Amino acid sequence: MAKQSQRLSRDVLIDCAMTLADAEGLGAVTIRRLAQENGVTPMAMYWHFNDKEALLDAMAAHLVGAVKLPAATDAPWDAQLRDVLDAIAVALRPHPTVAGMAARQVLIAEAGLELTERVLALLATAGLEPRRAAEVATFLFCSVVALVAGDPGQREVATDEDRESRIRYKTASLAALPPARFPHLIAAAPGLVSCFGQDDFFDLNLDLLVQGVRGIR
Amino acid sequence: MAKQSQRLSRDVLIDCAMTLADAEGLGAVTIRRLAQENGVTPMAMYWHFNDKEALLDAMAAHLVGAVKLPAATDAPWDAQLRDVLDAIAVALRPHPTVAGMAARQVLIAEAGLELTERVLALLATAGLEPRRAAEVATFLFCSVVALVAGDPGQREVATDEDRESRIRYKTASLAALPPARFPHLIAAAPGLVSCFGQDDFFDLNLDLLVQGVRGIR
DNA sequence: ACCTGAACACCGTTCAAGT
DNA sequence: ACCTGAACACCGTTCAAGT
Repeated sequence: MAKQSQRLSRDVLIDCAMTLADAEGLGAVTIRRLAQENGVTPMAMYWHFNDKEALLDAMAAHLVGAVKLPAATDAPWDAQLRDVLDAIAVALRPHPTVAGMAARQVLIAEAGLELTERVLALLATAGLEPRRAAEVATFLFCSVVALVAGDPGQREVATDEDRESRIRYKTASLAALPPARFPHLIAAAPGLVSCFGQDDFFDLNLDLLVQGVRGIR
Repeated sequence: MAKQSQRLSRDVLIDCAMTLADAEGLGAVTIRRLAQENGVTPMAMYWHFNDKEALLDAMAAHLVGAVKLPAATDAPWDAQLRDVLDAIAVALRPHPTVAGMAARQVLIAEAGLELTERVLALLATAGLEPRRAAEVATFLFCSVVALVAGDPGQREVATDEDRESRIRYKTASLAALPPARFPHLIAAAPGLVSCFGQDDFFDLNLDLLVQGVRGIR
């Protein structure tokens, strides 16, 4: 009775594409590869998506939809804003290679609209007028995306050993810089090279963003 | 006498690639297209760049090198940090489609190392220990990049008329949302849709970042 | 040192056609 | 409604070769 007959569906394909992106990077997400992964002709994809851009948009919308917006409370605006930003980061972090495309769906996907409305409401409570709230809300979302997707070493997915050896190499080459010219850089080298993906990196910088909003009121 | 004989050089090619990216987007930057633009065979590019990744890295490094780091003064750390962030934004803004790749060269290009050293020194003055300074410096750079490159509508380069009509369309579709559910979003619609590229958008959010650093000390 | 020519394995996409 | 087959214009890249 159920329409189980069709072997493919948009959702299955999006899931498959996400898995592909997580495992081999966004470059592996290809019309032809996605078709092959599902035992079907490349042209079959064009029934489910208008073109490749539509596929990528669907992936981004899926990610925006994964944000579990916390219920509104009577806590102070800054605590609530912090929780919302955290919820965004939590949703994006499992798919860092896809996260970079999330911004283009935040004003399109239903979940993105709700999220934006919520942030704007909190910013209004904080005392920002609509125009400034709009600019700040836009930037906050882009910043959280940058926090998750910004890892330059994340663009090529690699094994843990590969990543560790690259981190060691990069730390060493920074440590080898002339100490007279780059004292702070040398002292900070481990943090600069390995901060991405760490919990405290997210915590610290999400705090920074919320404190920043406090500061510009 | 001078080695003017060679028709091509790395720098000429990088400049050409930047122009191409500005005019037609990063998707137009292609080994084959770049060769054609210079009246030469695609394979000639492989003399000047190991592969396409090396070309893109060179473009990113060029952008990082374009940052005019302001001279250190005895002004308070937050004023100086603000000036440094501003200098980064000023350098990146003319090439928004390329800006997204800048982060991967900031710890590699010479100019990026100087820039990072400077920011770390200011953060140390602000009272952050090296580890936290490293995490904040990394995030600050990624955030400024996001501020410049984050425009979702910038990915396809278009004429001004195209951009304006798309902004009108997007504003209208946001304004048509149910007012009961999205009151703040509707009030903020113009700002949400058209804030990218505006001077006050940069000013406000660079302030936010500096204030954020103040807040987490 | 700097560039070419031919070839290969990949892309996205269109169009007509099948069931 | 959902998928196939053949074809087209594009990619990045290698390898041997030219000057």
